[in-house]
Amino acid sequence: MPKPDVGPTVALDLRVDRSSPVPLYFQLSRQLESAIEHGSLTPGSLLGNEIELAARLGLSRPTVRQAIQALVDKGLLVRRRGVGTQVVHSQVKRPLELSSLYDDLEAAGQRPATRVLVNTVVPAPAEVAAALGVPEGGDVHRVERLRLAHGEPMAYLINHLPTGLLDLDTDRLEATGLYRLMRSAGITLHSARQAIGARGATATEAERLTEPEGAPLLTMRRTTYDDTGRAVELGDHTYRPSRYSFEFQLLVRS
Amino acid sequence: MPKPDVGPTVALDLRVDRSSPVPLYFQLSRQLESAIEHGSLTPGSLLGNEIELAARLGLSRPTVRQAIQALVDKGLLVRRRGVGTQVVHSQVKRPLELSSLYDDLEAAGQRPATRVLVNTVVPAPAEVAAALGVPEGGDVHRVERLRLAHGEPMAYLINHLPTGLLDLDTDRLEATGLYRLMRSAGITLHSARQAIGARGATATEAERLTEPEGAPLLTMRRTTYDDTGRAVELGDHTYRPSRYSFEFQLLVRS
DNA sequence: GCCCCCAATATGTCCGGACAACCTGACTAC
DNA sequence: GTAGTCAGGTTGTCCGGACATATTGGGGGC
Repeated sequence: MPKPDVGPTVALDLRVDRSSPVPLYFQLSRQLESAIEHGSLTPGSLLGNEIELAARLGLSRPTVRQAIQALVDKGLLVRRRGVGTQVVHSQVKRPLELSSLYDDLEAAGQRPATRVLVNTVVPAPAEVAAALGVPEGGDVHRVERLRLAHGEPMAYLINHLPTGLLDLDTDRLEATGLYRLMRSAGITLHSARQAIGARGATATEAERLTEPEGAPLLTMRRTTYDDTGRAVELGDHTYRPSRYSFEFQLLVRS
Repeated sequence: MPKPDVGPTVALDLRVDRSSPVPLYFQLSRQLESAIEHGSLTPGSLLGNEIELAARLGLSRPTVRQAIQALVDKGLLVRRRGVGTQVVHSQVKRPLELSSLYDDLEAAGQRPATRVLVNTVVPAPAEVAAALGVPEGGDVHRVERLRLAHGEPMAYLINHLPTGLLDLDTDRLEATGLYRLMRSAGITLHSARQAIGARGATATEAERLTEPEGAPLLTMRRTTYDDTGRAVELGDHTYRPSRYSFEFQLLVRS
């Protein structure tokens, strides 16, 4: 059994602003996180005990613990009773978020473009009705979009949404992502259930994505819920696997 | 803006055992979770205010809050300041875990079988060395397995592991999953970075999975780290998309 | 020299209280 | 009738303290 390597204890320049409306634990948490990100806190180094840290900052121990716990939940820190709190070695990227393809691309500096192919209201097919919790045959929005990066088709996106939640303006759909539209309409996204698979391209998909028919495609079906538990969106997306893959970080919940 | 529908406040039969070594907040958390799962706490219903709940159970408010917070983090509950805590409507399945295919299949009652095709030590190729953090050309385990369900090939699994962590017995590899072996060897899995994509089957993959060459396959590459940050495993897996897809739940982190 | 026990140290759990911020609904003033 | 105000209720934040428990390393007994 290899002995756990314990790095040095690091002294940091931490400060909190009591006049700020930002919660103290959050201020501390953000400072620690950026210290880790910028390398001031190197992997393996000990954070120093909570009691002393609290005294140094003029905070109570529960407040310091709350700040540290937030980072433990993010997977940046590991606590060991009797040892201390240390920075994990592996570089942790963001865990999988409920993010839109549009935001992902923009964050990667790819200047995404959207072409809206269909934007209409249709009677809900059985599968869509079941996922959205609306009556079969009732009205639902249907949106088909093509997402491009650098002028190349990247994904073909079909979405169904309940009517009355949102007005789906084609111009605005081309200017930004669907999730951003929903958020700005006051919808608080809460959770999503998704399935990722693969299959050969149908004739329609092949044409839209400029791939040969039967070419391997990456598929995702996602149902998104807001914080009241309503289904607010059903997405059926196909991606060109040469252009896109799903990457994310998983944490073990202890 | 639709008014948030607030269900009835529910009275529950909750108890804590102070003589138990199980933390009180955890006892309460588990009881609430099972009440939600069993339907005693219906979606939308209010949990009752924390102060009174604490008084009723003879606990302090921080302890009750800790129990509730755990369920909020799991996405089962939603708190609203000035309103109360209520059960979310959508049925939340488990969020994506760091689980092995073996466990997934077993949980689904599929009686998985494993055929070990290769179990040897090889010099680490550059890509493997970089992912595992070992010298290029140094010794690493290489394991190739075929995972079957109901006698049908389901996935072709290639794994590389650092030497010295684990003794990889072929018989035990066929009897259980790799993650279970690692856990029983005292390795605490902490996080993993994975990428999911798709591509056409190579000749070797096609033969192993009894698919035609070029058939669409679902691919996953995963690097797993233990709680000290060491990379403990690199997996390159290919799945038959007709037999397997990745399904999981995402939560928005607020 | 080896092993066991124990003290020091760190986090884990729990308490009781206080005040702030926010939401809702009812009341009041116009 | 409408809009603004206020009060009550709930969660959010923070404090200071207490004891429990796991880990580690050193000292004492053998």
